[in-house]
Amino acid sequence: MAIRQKCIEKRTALLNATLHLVNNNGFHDAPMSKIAKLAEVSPATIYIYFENKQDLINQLYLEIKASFSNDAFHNYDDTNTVKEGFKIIWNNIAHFKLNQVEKSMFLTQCDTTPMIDKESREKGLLHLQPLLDLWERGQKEGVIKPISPYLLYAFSIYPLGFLMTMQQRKSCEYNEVNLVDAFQSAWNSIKL
Amino acid sequence: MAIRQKCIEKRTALLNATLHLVNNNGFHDAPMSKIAKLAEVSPATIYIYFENKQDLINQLYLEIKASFSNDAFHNYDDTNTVKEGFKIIWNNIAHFKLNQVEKSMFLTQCDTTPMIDKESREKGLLHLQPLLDLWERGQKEGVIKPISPYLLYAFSIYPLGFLMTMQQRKSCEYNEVNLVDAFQSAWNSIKL
Amino acid sequence: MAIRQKCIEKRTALLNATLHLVNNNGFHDAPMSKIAKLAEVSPATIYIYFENKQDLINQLYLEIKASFSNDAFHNYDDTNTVKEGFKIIWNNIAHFKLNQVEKSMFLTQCDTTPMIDKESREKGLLHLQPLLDLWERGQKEGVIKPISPYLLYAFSIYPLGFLMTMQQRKSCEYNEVNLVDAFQSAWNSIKL
Amino acid sequence: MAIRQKCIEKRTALLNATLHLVNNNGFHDAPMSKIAKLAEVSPATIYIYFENKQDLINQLYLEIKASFSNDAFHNYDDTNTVKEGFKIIWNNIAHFKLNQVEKSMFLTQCDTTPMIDKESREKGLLHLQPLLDLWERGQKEGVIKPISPYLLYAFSIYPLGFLMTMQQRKSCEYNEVNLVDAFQSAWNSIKL
DNA sequence: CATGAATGAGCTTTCATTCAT
DNA sequence: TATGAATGAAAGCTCATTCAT
Repeated sequence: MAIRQKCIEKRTALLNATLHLVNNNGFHDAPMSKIAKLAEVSPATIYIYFENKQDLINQLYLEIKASFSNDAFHNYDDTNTVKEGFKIIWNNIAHFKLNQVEKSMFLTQCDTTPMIDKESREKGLLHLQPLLDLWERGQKEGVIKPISPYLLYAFSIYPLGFLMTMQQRKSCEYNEVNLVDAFQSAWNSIKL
Repeated sequence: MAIRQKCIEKRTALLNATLHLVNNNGFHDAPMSKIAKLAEVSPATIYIYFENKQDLINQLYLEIKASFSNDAFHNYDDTNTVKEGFKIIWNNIAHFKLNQVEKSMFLTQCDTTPMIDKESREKGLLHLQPLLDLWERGQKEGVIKPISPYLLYAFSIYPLGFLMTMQQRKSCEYNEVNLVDAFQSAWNSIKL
Repeated sequence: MAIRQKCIEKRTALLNATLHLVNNNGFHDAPMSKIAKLAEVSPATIYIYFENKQDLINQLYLEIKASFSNDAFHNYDDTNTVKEGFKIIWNNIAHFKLNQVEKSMFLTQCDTTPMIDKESREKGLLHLQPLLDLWERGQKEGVIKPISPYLLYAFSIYPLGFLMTMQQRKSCEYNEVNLVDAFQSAWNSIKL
Repeated sequence: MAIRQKCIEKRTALLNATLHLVNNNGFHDAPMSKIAKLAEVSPATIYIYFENKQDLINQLYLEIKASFSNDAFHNYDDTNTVKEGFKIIWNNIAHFKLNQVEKSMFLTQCDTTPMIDKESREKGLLHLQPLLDLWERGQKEGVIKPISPYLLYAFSIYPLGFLMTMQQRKSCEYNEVNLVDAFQSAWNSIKL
């Protein structure tokens, strides 16, 4: 039991180390040796928990994606009105990006580089289903524009990634006040 | 002056090869040897035109950024109304992303990974000034929301990057019809 | 602690290989690949034992310098007369140069090229202290000329390097008989 | 005539550049490109004047060796007594090392590294013949010790190289006063 | 399970030399 | 003669991965 525990801790340390290095140095400067050093294990140990580097990255991606959707749909159920439901989800996502910067940065990087293989990316997509369902309901109710969910996502959710990046680069502060404005923009871009 | 001249075609071939490889394989799998092979020159030749790999990437970034802003402000001048002016710029950017997919993908990747050094990134930022000026005018005229230009950018321009990525992955078609819807969303998110 | 230990034999093999190659080909034609091959290890293995090529050369230099001074002051203590003490040291050095040709050649090369960085060279200098002390005593006793130790060294010790080089090039034989003559010359050049 | 002149100047510039770089960086860090740059010619031009790098080094060695012996036997003829003759030659050599530091350093480096090929080295040796003749006369006259000329050279001439090196490294000053002491040591080591 | 040592393949970059003018 | 461009080969070094314990 204590042993099992220890194992999980090492795996977690490795995932955290990878997250940190990929975020700060980029995927091209996050070698296994540095990951091992940061996680305080031997390079060989990595291969006990992960098949190879690609597998390590993939697993990290999926775990973070899961953590993301777990937060995104917190306190949400489909008994709310569409707008209320959207506001809950949107705020959850915004706070995820605000508070879990490292995870968010990693996801943003994953969304735009060929470092994640197709299979993992497709698994990752499934996590958003409840939001897609909400939008579909909204369209039936005549509250949400009758346009592709890709467009809805692009204009209401995707912008949060930009705000997080800017905040990270100290270009822009991204606080509760801004969030109210931001939500207005998001909602205006998708509401009928 | 009967000397074989450093020919610009080789430089261009190298930049194109780099663009292609970084887009398809990622920065971490675009070695100088492959770049040279694709450009049909010797690896050593790269170092006649570029100081090192980072310099090659930086120069590529700056050239593409310049090409982007050249397109973005085509046919634009500040005699239009704010909405008309914005529409021109927005459409220019949208078509750039539609027609110059490789360049767009590269820029998107650059915006979210630590591939580009800070200095080059800051040079790249200057290109958007006319759009910022337009927004400022719009705010004075009471046409544009009085919020940070980062928010305006995030909700009206940045989403185009997502649409381009999705199209690239064959997930979503992104044609003239969609563009009309997209512009509506963009404008709704920033107009007062 | 059931770990394959970094074995000192590999380090030694690498130092020996370097010594041999630098002596025979010069520093400029002793690439890491050849060193690795001669030591029968992979090129990458070198970097487990040494930080880089300069470090390898520096460490080799310091080890040989230590071995030199270990021999130089063998059987010597300061209870002898100055002349006897000098004779012991001189003979030790002469025999080191006679019997440890590879080490001697390397040191000679190091003394006249910018292969070794300043720091290591300064560390190397400390090894001669007992000889300098002996000369100082000799000067107080009126046995040794009251001139700079650099001059004393130049005329009594440094010539042995030339004899070793000549012998190495088969130009001159350098045997016990010659050594008696050589010592006479050395002593005559520094005695009062 | 003017053209011929220009040619010789370029050749000289190349030899000087090589001399300077080999002295300061060592043979291993004196690439053709740097030599060309320092001499203010194109790398390709080097190959008009020299067959290849080895030939460049060899020719430099032989020219410096010639310049050395030209100085060494200045004002010397065999009508002097042996001691007077030796003093003239010794002082000439000492002043060469004092005043022509770059040339001296280069020769010292050549004497101890395998950068000069055997053939050139043997050509270089011939230059000392008059000194060897003088010593032979001195031995017949019973003024010089009846020992190998290698020993005579090692103890009377070779030490000057050490003094030059030390002065170069700012460890020791090597002026006219020291030279008188030095000559005493040199003469004591070879006189009968 | 866990390790530090070890490695072949491959990286970025430099080199001596040749080419084309 | 003189050149800057061009290059294949090789340099020093790092990497993801495996070995031996």
